[in-house]
Parts: sequence; structure tokens; C-alpha cells
Amino acid sequence: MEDVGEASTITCLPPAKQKPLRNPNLLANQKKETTPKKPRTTKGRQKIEIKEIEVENRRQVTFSKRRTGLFKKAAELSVLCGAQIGIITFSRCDRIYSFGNVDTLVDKYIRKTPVMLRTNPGGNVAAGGENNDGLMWWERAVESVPEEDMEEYKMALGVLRENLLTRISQMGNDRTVENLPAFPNEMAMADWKLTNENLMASNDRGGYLGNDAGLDLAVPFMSPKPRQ
Amino acid sequence: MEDVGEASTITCLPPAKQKPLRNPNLLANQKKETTPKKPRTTKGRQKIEIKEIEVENRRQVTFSKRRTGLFKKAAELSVLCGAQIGIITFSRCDRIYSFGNVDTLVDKYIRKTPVMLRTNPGGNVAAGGENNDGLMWWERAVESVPEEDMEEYKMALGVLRENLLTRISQMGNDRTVENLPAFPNEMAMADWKLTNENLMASNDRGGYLGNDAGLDLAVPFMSPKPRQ
DNA sequence: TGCTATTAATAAGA
DNA sequence: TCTTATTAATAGCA
Repeated sequence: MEDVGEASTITCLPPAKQKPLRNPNLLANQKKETTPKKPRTTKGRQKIEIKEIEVENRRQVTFSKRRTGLFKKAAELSVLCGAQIGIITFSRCDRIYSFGNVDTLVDKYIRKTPVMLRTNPGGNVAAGGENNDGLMWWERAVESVPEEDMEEYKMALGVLRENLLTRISQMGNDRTVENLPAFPNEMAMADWKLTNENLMASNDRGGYLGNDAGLDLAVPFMSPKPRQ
Repeated sequence: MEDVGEASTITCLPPAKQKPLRNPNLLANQKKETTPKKPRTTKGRQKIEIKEIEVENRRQVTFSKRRTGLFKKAAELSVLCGAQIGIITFSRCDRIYSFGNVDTLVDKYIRKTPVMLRTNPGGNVAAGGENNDGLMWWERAVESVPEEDMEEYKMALGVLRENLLTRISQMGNDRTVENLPAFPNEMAMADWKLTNENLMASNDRGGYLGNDAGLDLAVPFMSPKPRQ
């Protein structure tokens, strides 16, 4: 049940197709004594520089491969360490590929990320006393930050501000329903299946079950209109 | 400028310390003819099973290492393929480690994820005609789904439903401000710095610049109260 | 943490 | 896609 014999790359894909394994005669004679024809089948993996891949086709192949690898790593990390992981990926043309129960995690993330919406200094923002001198906590805090920490602190405030903006945009003018590009029936299915093909996910606390057990799928949606 | 000589593992960390490279005499004599003392320095990498690591210490080390690896992969993918990637990670004790401009991506994700809030069949949900027979698109769609695709379709609908719930909970009773554990000044800083230590991220469209250029930081926040 | 011996991921090619 | 030849990640130690 566990003995997978040879290479046990953790199979994440549903076993729709059994791997044919074209030429199983490679391990037989490893010595290249005869070697009638083996003009170096491939160059093997090459070292690449981490910069944007110019050739579109190659870039897409790499995107697919590495995305798969990334999701697999995430699944392993999730299982090994009991962590919850969510990944959101937008391709160049704004296709969404996600891993994990992103929505749940996003919700959790938003709730835990400290964003204060009140700006009136008299507001009661839970336990942390904030109004003693007319300054909000983030205004007061900056006075007590050591000089060498200012860079970090500024960055933290920047993040806070961004959270705030995001939050406001989520709460306020909620035109999402109007803005959404329709999502018609058949196309939705087609897109979903298309997107789903390249997914191997399964996550969010114990979804990744090694070899053959039931795998949940990640959230697989694609923007119906790829940015024109 | 590009010639890094030996092992050029893409350095993601700021070059605070130069790698000392303890014993550079390994390549000199590869043959173990003399081998005065080499009682197996390490066992090397072992193959492990993908299941929750029991030993807490080991689990934490693995979490740290693999999280680093995951973020590095994400950064590389982002640069190589011009993709936007955001990762949210909750550790066992609900510490947040994130990568990329999560907030921006979350916002984008929420806007693009097809969640329909209207339930009245006469509603105008953009171009995709939905009301011809009194059924909403997702109700009608199911009629045209081939039987062998039903499993996938049901999963898709489940995801949709979850999106809907998340969305509603975000829009509706927004008690987040009340619920948030205060986020007091000094603790915020301390936590931020603590969390930030383990981060190597940098992403969101060109943040990852190979070796030594300026790295943006990921969104680094930690839940002030680790779940008690 | 840093160091290796290994395993795992993947760039090219077919 | 599938198959290698290589590079990259990392498990176990110190």
C-alpha cells in the first residue's frame, strides 16, 4: 500500500493516466560500453539566470513547470509542518492560479493584519491605550523608535497604509458585481477545467495525502477576459 | 560581474555576511585514498516521507528552511515569468509569514473571483445572459455538464460558495476593528522585527534582482497573540 | 546557523 | 508531453 517500488515522486495528480514509462530498459545496462547511438539525448538541466524569459513559449513552459513545483513544495510544507498555506498567482495575462483555501486564508489574514480604521483619537481600539496625548498609537510610536530601526519602521507603516487602503476599497465602493466580466456558463466550465489541468494542489491542513488518497482541489479560477 | 566562480546559489539574503566557506580543500583530492579522518561528516540528505513531523524542534527547523525555499522559488518564478505571486502562510501557532504584496493581490483576487451576490433571477449580471428560464447561470449550467465532469463541477460550485461566504463575511458584520488584538506600539515593532528576521522575500513584479540589488520586503506581520 | 551527501526539481531536446 | 543530464534544495549533523 505504501510500497511504490521505484521512484516514488509524490504523485499529486489524479491518476487519470497511468504513466506509460516509455523505455524501461534504461536501468538494465548502465555501462555505455556498447552505446551504439547515444549522441547525448539532451543537454540536461542548464543553469539559468534569474531574469525575465524573453521567448514567450519558453516562458510559458517554465511558468507551468515551476508553478507546479511551487505548489508541490507548498503542499509538502503544509503537511510536514502542519501549516496553512495559500498562494495566489497572476500570470502575465492576469490568469489566476491559486493554491490552498485561499479565501479562508485571506479572510484570516485580513482579520489578523492590524488595520485600524478609526481615525478619531478618542476611539476605543481595544486594549492598547492610544489616546493620552491626542496622538494615535502609530503616531506616538514613531517617537520611541530607535534611529537605526527607522527604515524598518517606515516600511511597516507603509504596509499598514496599504492594508488600510485595501481594506477600504473592499468595504467601500463595492462595484465588483458590476465589474466582473460576466463569467458565463460554458466558458466558466471550460476555463475551470483548463485551469484545473495544470493544478496539482491540495492543501489547507492535511489535504496532501502522499500518494493516492483523496485530494481536494485548490481554488481554480481564471479571469474570463485575459486583459485583452 | 556575472562570474561568481563556484557555487552560485542565488543569494537572496542581503550580503550581510560573506560566506566563509570553511574548508576549501575538498575539491583538491577527491579520491578517498588517504582519507585520514572522514567518519562520515554527515549522512547527507535523506529521503523523507511527506507526513507531519512529530518532533517539534525538527518540525520548526524544517518549516523555516522550506518556507525560505518556497519563497525563493516564488521570487524566481515571479521574475522569470513576469507573474505576480502572493503567499500567505500560517504556522501551527498562527504566525503569519507572507510573501509578495499580498494585500494588492488579495484585492485583485477578490475582484476577479467570480462571486455573484445577487440572487434575484432578474438581476443583470453583465453580459452573460442568465435569466431565460428563471434559473441563475450556475443553476442552469449544471444541466449541461457531462456526467463525467460532475465531480469537478461540484467542486467548482463548492469553491464558489466558499467565495461567497467569505465575501459576505467581509462585507457584512465587520467587527474586525473590535476583534483585533490591539496591536500596541512596542510589541508591534518587536513582533515585526522578529517575524521579519525569517523572511527573505521580495516579489511582486521585479522585486527579486538576483544577487545584491535592493530588495523590497514582504508583508511581515505576526499575530500578537499566538492563539494561546 | 553552516556544511555535505543526497534527493528533488527542472532546462533542453525529442 | 516524456526523458535525461544537470543544477538546486535540503535532511541530518556539528
